Amino acid sequence: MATLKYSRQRESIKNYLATTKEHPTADTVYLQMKKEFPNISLGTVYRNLNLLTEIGEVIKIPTPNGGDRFDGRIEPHNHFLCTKCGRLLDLELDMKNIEEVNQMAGTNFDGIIQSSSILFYGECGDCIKKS
Amino acid sequence: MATLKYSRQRESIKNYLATTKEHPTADTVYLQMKKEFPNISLGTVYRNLNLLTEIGEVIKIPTPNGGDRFDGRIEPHNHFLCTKCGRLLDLELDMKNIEEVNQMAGTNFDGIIQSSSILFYGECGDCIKKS
DNA sequence: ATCTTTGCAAAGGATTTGCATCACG
DNA sequence: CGTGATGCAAATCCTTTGCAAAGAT
Repeated sequence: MATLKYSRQRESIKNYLATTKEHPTADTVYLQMKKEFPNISLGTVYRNLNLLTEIGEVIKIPTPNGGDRFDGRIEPHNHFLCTKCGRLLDLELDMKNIEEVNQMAGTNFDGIIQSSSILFYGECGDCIKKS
Repeated sequence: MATLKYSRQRESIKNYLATTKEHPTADTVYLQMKKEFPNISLGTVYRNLNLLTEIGEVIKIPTPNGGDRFDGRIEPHNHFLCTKCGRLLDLELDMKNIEEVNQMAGTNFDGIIQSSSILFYGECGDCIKKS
């Protein structure tokens, strides 16, 4: 693997993802970065998101529709996708519970489970109020 | 919602997904269908996969890389993605456990959780043997 | 006869890649 | 300097869509 070299763009992307509570798509990250680096290109954003994902500083969350979301919170946690408004929210589960789930799953399985990500579906609080 | 009309193509797609143990991408389904309907088009496959997903006869599984996978097993169950070889496998969890997880998640959450899908990551049995 | 589904092809969106240049070490 | 990262644009992959013809009820 090639040696990683510092780049202001990557640093800024990483920092943005670590501080935002949203779960931006690559495009949202791009738009955000443009404020600081007006000439930044989408390609750079994608390259860095993938890089950060590979080295584990960022999580990529696949969703059934639209593009993947990115998340700078790397502690194990899970997500909720509102089937009405499409918002992706954090959903807390105790570490203990997460590990328990991983363990349960591992009992009848001949591979090694390193991690898991749960995507919950349903209707979020806001949408319920509106209906 | 418009009335559903019978189509041999849709029937065949549904049947294929119900019997295969793989978790094919749309393209794999297309290639498979071509054996029976040499003129079938990718558009038809996508339209039917989405339709079947909407009416709940098929499940769409988003993965972090490559296209979505489809699964004709509609009983709640979960999946394991091997980070080495990329295979997507079924992973059994008791219904009881799944519901327990959903319930745990719902306790500190103001929305309604209807379902969940867990994607486990790790190294599958085959890859472990090879290394 | 009416309304749905199909095949085809073109369009669309998301992501990746080649290349010359720029920046870090 | 040497190598990695960037910006730009073109390319690629995956999925959706418009339309006229064919199929289902």
